[in-house]
Amino acid sequence: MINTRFSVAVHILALSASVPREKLTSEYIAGSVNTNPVVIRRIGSMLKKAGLLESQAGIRGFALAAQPEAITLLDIYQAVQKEEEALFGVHPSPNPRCPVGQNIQGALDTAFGSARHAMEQELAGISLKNIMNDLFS
Amino acid sequence: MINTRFSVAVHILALSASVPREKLTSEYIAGSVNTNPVVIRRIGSMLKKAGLLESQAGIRGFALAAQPEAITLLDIYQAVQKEEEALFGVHPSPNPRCPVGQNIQGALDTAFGSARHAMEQELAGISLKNIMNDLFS
DNA sequence: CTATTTGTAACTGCTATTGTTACATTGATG
DNA sequence: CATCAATGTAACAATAGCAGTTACAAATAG
Repeated sequence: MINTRFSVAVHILALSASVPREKLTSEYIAGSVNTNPVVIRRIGSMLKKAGLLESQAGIRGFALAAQPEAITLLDIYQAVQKEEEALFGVHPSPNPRCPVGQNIQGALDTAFGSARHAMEQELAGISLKNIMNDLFS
Repeated sequence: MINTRFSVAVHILALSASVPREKLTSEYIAGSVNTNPVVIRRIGSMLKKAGLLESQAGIRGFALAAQPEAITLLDIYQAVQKEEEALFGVHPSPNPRCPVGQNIQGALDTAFGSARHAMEQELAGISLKNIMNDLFS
């Protein structure tokens, strides 16, 4: 299956935007997402590194680190994608002695890059606030 | 790793657009992609079902089933993606007794759907001919 | 000091993908 | 017709990534 970190990350932040910090333990969030609290802390840690979420060892609860209007789905997406995770994989080491094999990776990088860019621009146009409105309408 | 079928599929079609059918055996293509001939036949089979490639048991070689101008990256992408393969996974069975958990899947489906749509439109704007031009320039 | 919670490492089970072997089927060729 | 060379596909192994879990160190409130 495809990884669901992005989905869980949005869920965590949506909860953080609508539940007071004192209630927002990893266990509480896990109850809403329906997973294990460690999964929440793991993804919460990525969101924290990206500056989207606040939390501290020993202190109960998580809290948003920015206004919902200022957090885009692109921010969240980039926070939970590992460094070099491309949208599409490119097959490694094609034959350099074939004209196609020699140049295909560059051509694919260009094309796939523009596709990813289009997707990311769309994500950049949707804020956490938009998601909240969608949730409570 | 992420699946590289899309990448291999474009490679197969680019070769088919530039090499005469008699030379285009699965073994030859595999030599350019640098993989096993069965991998080529497997992906070739998907392209054939999508009406992009021609081949026949017993007859040597593969050939394009349409003009390079008429084949888009979206056509190729859809040919090698399995039915329900989403761009982003959505975590299953959130808690229906939580307002966020109850509605998050719908909100994510909407947002993720528009992101996928933007990406697909970009792919639809790139033809195999464009790729060929990029390869031989 | 104790209880609670976060942060993180380590391990398991599961699933998807790629590469591989094997073989039936098809069709061209002598 | 017999042979040979391909394609088409099933089946299996190795690998990798992800989700879930256990365990425990570190931090903080009370």
